[in-house]
Amino acid sequence: MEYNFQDIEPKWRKIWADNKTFKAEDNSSKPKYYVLDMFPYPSGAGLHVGHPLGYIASDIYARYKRLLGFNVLHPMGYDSFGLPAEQYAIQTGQHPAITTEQNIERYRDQLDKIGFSFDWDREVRTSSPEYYKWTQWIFKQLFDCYYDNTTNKAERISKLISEFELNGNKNVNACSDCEIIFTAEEWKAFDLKTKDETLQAYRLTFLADSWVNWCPALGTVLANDEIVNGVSERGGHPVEQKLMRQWSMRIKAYAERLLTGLEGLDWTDSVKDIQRNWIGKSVGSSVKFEVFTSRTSVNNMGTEALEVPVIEVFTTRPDTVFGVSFMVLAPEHPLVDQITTPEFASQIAEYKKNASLKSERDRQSDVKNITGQNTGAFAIHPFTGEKIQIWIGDYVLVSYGTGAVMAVPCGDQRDYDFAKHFNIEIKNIFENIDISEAAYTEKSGKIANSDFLNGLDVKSAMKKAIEAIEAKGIGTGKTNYRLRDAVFSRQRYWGEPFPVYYQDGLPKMIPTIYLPIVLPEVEKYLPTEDGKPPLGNAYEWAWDTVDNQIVGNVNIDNKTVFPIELNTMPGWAGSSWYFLRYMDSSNEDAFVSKEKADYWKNVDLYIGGSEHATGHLLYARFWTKFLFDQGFISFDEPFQKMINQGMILGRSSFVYRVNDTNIFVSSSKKGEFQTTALHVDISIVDNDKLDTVAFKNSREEYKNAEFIFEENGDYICGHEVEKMSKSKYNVQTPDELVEKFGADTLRMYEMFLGPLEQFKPWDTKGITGVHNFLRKLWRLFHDKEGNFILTSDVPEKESLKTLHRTIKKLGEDLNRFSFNTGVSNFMICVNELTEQKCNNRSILQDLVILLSPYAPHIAEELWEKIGNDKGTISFATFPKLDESILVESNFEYPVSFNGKMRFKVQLPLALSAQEVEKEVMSSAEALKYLEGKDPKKVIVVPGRIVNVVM
RNA sequence: GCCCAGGUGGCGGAAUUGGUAGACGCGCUGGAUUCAAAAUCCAGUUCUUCGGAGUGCGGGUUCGAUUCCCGCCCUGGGUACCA
Repeated sequence: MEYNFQDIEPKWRKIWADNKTFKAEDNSSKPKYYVLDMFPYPSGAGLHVGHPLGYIASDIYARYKRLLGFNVLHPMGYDSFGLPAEQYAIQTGQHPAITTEQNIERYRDQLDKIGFSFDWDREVRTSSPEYYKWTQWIFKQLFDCYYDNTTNKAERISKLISEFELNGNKNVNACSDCEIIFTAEEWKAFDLKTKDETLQAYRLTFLADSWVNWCPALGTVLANDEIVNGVSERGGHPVEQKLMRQWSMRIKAYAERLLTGLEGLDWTDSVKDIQRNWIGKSVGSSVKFEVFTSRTSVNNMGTEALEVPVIEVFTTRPDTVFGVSFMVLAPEHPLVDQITTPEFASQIAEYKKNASLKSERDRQSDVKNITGQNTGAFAIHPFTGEKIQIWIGDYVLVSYGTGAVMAVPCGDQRDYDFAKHFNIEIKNIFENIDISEAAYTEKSGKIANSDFLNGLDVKSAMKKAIEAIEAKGIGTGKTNYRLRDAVFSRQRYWGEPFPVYYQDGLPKMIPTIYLPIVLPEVEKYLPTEDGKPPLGNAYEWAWDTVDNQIVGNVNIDNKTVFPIELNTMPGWAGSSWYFLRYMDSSNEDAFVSKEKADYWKNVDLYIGGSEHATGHLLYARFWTKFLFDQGFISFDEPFQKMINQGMILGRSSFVYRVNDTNIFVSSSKKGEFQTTALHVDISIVDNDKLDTVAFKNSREEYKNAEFIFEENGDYICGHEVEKMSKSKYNVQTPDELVEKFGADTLRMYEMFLGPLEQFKPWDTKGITGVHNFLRKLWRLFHDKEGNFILTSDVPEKESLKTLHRTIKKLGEDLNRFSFNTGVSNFMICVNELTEQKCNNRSILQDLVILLSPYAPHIAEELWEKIGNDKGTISFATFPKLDESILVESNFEYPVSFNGKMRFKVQLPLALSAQEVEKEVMSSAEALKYLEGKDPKKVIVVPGRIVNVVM
C-alpha cells in the first residue's frame, strides 16, 4: 500500500477534533508553555501560502514542547474588527458582522486542513460582544487612572483627587498635560467642567483637542504608525493635520519603561531598535534665554514688573552652550509675534504665511532648502551676556521639544548650514578642530573657548554645564521622548463602541455592570451628511441613566438621557490584550482570572511579522504594563521571546503581448518585438510553461490569441518576484497543495524553504522532493506489496548511530528554531536508514516520534500501525539522546597544506597530536605534497584537522 | 544621512565556539527498469586553460577566515530638518 495521505490526514484530524486532543489544562502539574501566533484579520481573500508559515513553525514548536512534557497553551482567534469588512459594507450594504462571519468560516476551514494543534475551545474574536466587553472595561480602567512618576506606576484617579483636595497639585509628580499650578482651595472652587478638564490632563485615556492625522478619503483619523511615507497605510490616501476632539492614550507615560523593558526581551535587535527609535529618547537639558528687545528699553516708561519674554529650548548638547551664536524658533512658536521688531514684522508675517501653506510633507521633502527669517530681536546669552540674534526657520518643529533651538553652528550641521547661508557668526568651541568646512558633530575631543568648561571632554562638560544651568535657575537636566500620545478615536462603524455618554459635553463612563455596550445597527456605514461618524446614523444610540440602557435618540433630553460617543476604538484596541483572554476565554466576570493569568503568565514564544513593531507590539506592551500596575496580572511584558517570520513573496508569471496586436510572444523572443508584459494567472502556468488553451479560455479578449512559441513549441512565461496579491494573479492558496500533496508535505515544505525569518519567494518546484521524502519514509515500514514489515530484532549499530545523530541534530535545530535544517536532517536520516535496509521497530518508532511535530498525520498513522493503541502520538516522550552511541574511535583527519585540504587519513582518535603528526607526515600522500621539502610547521588539532605550513 | 538585517553553485539554501565550503532538496546530464510513459533505482553535477581559483569588492589578523577586524559596494527593512 502506497502512502495514502488522502485517507490518513482527514482521519487523524477528525480524531484530534473529536477527542479534543489539544485542549490545554488550566491546572496541571506539568510546567506550562505558551506558544502564540499573531492572530489574523479574516480577510475576504482567504489564506495564501504565506499566512501559515508562522503557524506551522509555532505548531511544530508547540508539539515539540508537548513531547518534552510541557502543558502547552497554543490557541488561535481572529482580529475581526477592521476596515475591509466595513468598506465592503459601504459598497454592498452587507453587514460587516456577516462578511466577517463568512470569512472566519473560510479561514477556519483552511486552517483545519493543515493539521494545527490549536485548542479551539479558547478561540477569541475581537468583534464579539463577549470579548469587547472587556476591551471596553480596560478602557474604563485607563480612564480611571493616571501615571505617578514618583511611584512609577499607574494609580487610581481617586488618589489624585484626594491629593488635589488636600494640597492642590503642587506636590503632584505625574505624567500630565496640566500646565497650571493650583491650590486645594482653588481646586475646590473649580466648577465641574474645569475639574473635569483638569482631570483629563492626567487620565491615561483622555479627551482632548489634538492635532490629528486626518485622512479625508477614508473619513477618519490615523495613528502615526498607520501612515507610511505621508499617506495612509491602507489605500495610500493623502493625510492632513486637523484639530479634533479625540480620545487619546497617554502612552508617553510609559515611554521609559517601554524602553528599558526591551532589554529583558528575547526579540531581534532590529525590532528592538525600531521601538527604541520610535520612543526616541534624548537626554539633555532645558535652557532659558531671556529676550532682549527694543521693548526692554520701553520698560523704562512702564513698570519694571513688565515681564521679560523668555525662550526655553531643549538641547542634547548643553556642553556646547558657549558655541551658541543665534537662536531659531519654529514659525508657529507663540513668542514670535511678540518679539519681532517692527522693521522685520512684514517679512516675518510673510515667512509665517509661506510656512503655514506648506504641508507637513512638503516641509519634509524640502530638506535641502535653507530658509529662515530674522526677527530683529536678540536674546541674552545666559553665561556670556552677549546679544544673540533670534531667527525663525521651518527646520525647527513646533511639535518637538519646546519649538525653539539654541543654534550651535560649530557642533550641529543644520545650524552650521543655516549660519553659513545667512552669514551668522560661527564660534569654534572645540579644541584643535577645523570647522571651516563642516560642523564637528562627534562627541569626542575637548571643549575650548567656553569659560568654566574649557579643557573638559564632552561627558564631563555636559555634567558641569547642566550643574551650572541648574545653579543659575535657567533650566534643568531633562529627557525628551519622540513618542506621541496615541489617538484612540476612529470615525468608523466596525470597531468597539466606547462605553461613554456625554452629559453637558463632559464624557461619562457607563457603569461596568451594563457592559458590553453593543454596536448599534445603522442603515448606512458612511459618515452622516453633517460629517458625524457612521454611528451618527444610528437611531438607538442614547444612554438612559435611569433605566440604565440604550434607548432611542428621540429620548435624549440631556437630563436623564444622553447621547453616546459616536467614535469607535482603533484596530489595535482588541489586539492589545487578546493573548490574556486565551487563558480564560469564557470568563464572564473578568477579562482573565488572576489565578489563570498567574498560571499561564506571559507568552513564551510569539511568532508573527515584524510589521507590527511600532503598532501592536508597542500598544500591547503598554496595556500589559498598565494591567500589571493595577495588579490584575503579575507580569509586565506580554511576549518574552518573539520570532518574526519573513514574508513569502509570490512568483508572478507574465505573457508578452506584441503592442496593438493579439499576438503573444514567448519569453526568449520578446526582444524582437515591442511588447507589453501582462500578469497571467499562475494556475495555468506549469514550470513557466503556459497552458495556451486555458489561457485562451481565461478571458474573452484572449479568445483569439495567437502565439509565437519557442523552438520546441512551448510558450514560456517570464517571471518576477513580488508580493502576493490578487491583482498580480500570483496567489498560491494552501488548499490546492494540501489536496495534491497532503498537509504533512505542505508543512514540511514551507519549513524547508529556508530560515523562518527570511523573506523568500514562493516556488512549488521543490515540493515533490519533500513529498518523496515522506513516501520514502513510508517505504521503510512497508514492503513492495504494502505489508507492514517491522522487525523486533536488536537494532544494528549503524542504525542506532543514525537515529541518535538525528535525535541530537533535531533537538538542536528545534532549540534554535532552525526548522529548515530540521527537515534536511530527517531526509538524511531516512536516506541512511533506507540504505541500511533498516526496518527495526525500536529505531523507527523513535523516528516517528521525532517526526511527529513536523508531519503529525503520517506520524500518527505509523504510530498506530506500530501498535501503540493510546490513541495519539502527541504526548509520547521525545527520544532521549544517548551520546555514548555517537562516540567514534576513529576520525578521518583532513590534511591541508597551507590551509588547502588535500587528502584525508583515517586515524584512531586516541592518538596524541605528536602521534597524529608522525602518522600523517609519513604517509605516501604527504610525501607527494611535501616534494622533498621540510615543512615550516605542522598544526594538529586532535579530532579536527591537520595543517601543514610549507 | 543615520540605525538594523542580509549578500555562498543554474535555483532554495547548509556549514551552531575560526578548522574538510557547497549538507539537504530542486533542476540538469547519463544509465537501469518499461512496449512506452509515470514512478522508482544507480551515477554525475561550483568554476576551471586541470596549474589552480572560489562565499559581494579591497585590505588586515591567523598555521587556517563564509565566520573576527578596517574600508567600500549592493539588496531589503526602519527612521528622519528630533535640536
